[in-house]
Amino acid sequence: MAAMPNQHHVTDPDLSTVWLRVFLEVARHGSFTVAARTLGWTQSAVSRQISSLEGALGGAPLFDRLPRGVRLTEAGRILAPYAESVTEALHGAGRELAALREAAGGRLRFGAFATADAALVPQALAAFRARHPRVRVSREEGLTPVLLDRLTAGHLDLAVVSTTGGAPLEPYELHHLLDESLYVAVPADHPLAAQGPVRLARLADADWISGSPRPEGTLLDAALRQDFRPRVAHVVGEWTAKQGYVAAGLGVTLVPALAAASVRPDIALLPVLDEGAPARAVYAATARGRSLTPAGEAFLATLREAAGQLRGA
Amino acid sequence: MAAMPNQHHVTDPDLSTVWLRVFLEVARHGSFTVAARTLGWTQSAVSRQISSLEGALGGAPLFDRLPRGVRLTEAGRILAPYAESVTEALHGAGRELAALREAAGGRLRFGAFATADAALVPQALAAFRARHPRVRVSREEGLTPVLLDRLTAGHLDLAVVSTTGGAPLEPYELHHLLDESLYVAVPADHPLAAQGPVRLARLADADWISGSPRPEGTLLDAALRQDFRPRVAHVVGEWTAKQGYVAAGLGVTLVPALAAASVRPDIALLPVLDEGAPARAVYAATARGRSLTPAGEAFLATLREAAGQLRGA
DNA sequence: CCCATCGATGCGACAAGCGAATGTCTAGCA
DNA sequence: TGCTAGACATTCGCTTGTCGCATCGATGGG
Repeated sequence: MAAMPNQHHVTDPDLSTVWLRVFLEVARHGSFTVAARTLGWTQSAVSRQISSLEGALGGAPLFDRLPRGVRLTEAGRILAPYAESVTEALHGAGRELAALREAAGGRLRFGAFATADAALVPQALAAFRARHPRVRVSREEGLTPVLLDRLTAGHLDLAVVSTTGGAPLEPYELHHLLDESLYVAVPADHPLAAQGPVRLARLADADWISGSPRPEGTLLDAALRQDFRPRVAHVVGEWTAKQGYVAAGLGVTLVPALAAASVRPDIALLPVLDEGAPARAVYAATARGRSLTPAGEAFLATLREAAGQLRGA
Repeated sequence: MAAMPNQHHVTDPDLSTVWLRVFLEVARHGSFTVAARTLGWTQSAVSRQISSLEGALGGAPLFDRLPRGVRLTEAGRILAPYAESVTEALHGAGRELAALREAAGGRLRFGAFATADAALVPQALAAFRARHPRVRVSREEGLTPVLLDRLTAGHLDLAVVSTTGGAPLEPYELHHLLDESLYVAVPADHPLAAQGPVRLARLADADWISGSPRPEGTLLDAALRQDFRPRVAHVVGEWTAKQGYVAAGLGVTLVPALAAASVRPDIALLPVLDEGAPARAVYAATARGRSLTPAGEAFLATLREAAGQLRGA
């Protein structure tokens, strides 16, 4: 096989530092010529490489040139273990970076708002862990603005957020996951329970149960678009408690589609007919300008899949 | 001061691997521009250096480019500790090599024949340890041919040997230390004791005490050159025992100058008048072709000094 | 005593990588 | 809203490090 000329412009596949490889190869074989063959170089290149290394080290020879090959000097014997440990570290770095690249390592820190944790996130997370078991995942729960702050601060790689009102597009990259329709939760024996889909306006006079006394920025925001201001009869934050209030006939409440599956049987869910924009959109947000880890990319893809399945259902 | 153009041909003073320094400097300052200033480069060089490093690492960005500087990505955060440990190892190697170069470290393995240990070697060794306290010294005692074998095998860096007959010049480098004159040891009450220097021929009929039954290759070799074959009456190897035999009047023996100082008072030493070549020469031998460590060089110099002092005395 | 082997070196060529200048993008400000 | 400053990216020309090839000198073995 003819020697391939001038292939030294090929970038090192890993981090290797040329003289390290050369030095260790020569030390291993005790011969410039053999080392050159191993490296796919000529003997002269190895000779000069070692020579310049010795020069850079203050002129101390690393090898004794014997008539049959070479032999480590004391200086070379000192350098050798360091060279070994350096190559070991470099290979370690290479391995770890490769693992990161294939999302087979590293970490993923994400956050999600509460109702996303009802179905979307667990589903995506299960699939993700199955596919990338070696990624260390940490999860936070929080409200959209809190999560976005955490994202900006660099404490999160990705956040599953919802637009409740104006979308804060500014320093974030929003990846649309799904548009969420709303349900009205009423007691099973409520007059509307059997009627199917309803317009929100039909409930303008109902007692509402909400997480906040003011409808702005909550799901009830949708009511404002229907030109009525809902009367909040009870302020109840916790979802399970809310259901209790509804079941007891104390009022009605809005339920996002993501939480629809986890509703107790004595409550009826009526789809909301809303000719305007859908109640809210769910996005995966990432910090603009900050590169997403491969694990993050993979999780984002998994979120999209999960969202697609939920949309289909 | 005008920037000095194109000084990148200056060989690295230490082992640094360019991209390592650049990467760490950028990581430390969070800015290509500042890192460039620190390195004495231009910003473009840093940019390209990082870029090609990222390319070599599989295309994963190491930094996020923000409008105000840069920031480590996850990949960069993985690489950083490895880079630190690599530079640490390289600096460690540099330090240790520097120590070796200044004979402030490393090891020195030497051997010497027995009588050299009477004065020459201890004197040199004391001075050497005072000057180079951090060199680990190991010492062997043995006969010249044994020491030379150990030298060839690479178990010794240096051997203090004497020429008893033909000098085996072949694979050794011999550094002449001193020429040793001989003394005849006789009982203090011996007829010759008061006469001062004697010719060896005067003792042709004496009873000799020697370490070997045959004079060849021992100090008695000198007698052969005086054309008489000494009668070996007693074979005694140990030096103290030999003195006992002489003091008891059982015979006479030859004493090398190096051992002259450690003779018991009831024995008289008579300088040997020898018109031929001196009885034997003492050399420091090193393996030819094998480079001597700085510690070895220093010890060799110290041996020369000690030899000079002994010659003067 | 000649020859095989191994490292060192001169030569020509190629590209890696520098500096300098310029382009592009963003943030802050009036 | 347009302007300016700061920061990284890119292009161009040129120096220089380093390769392969060919050859030399030294050293042992047959």
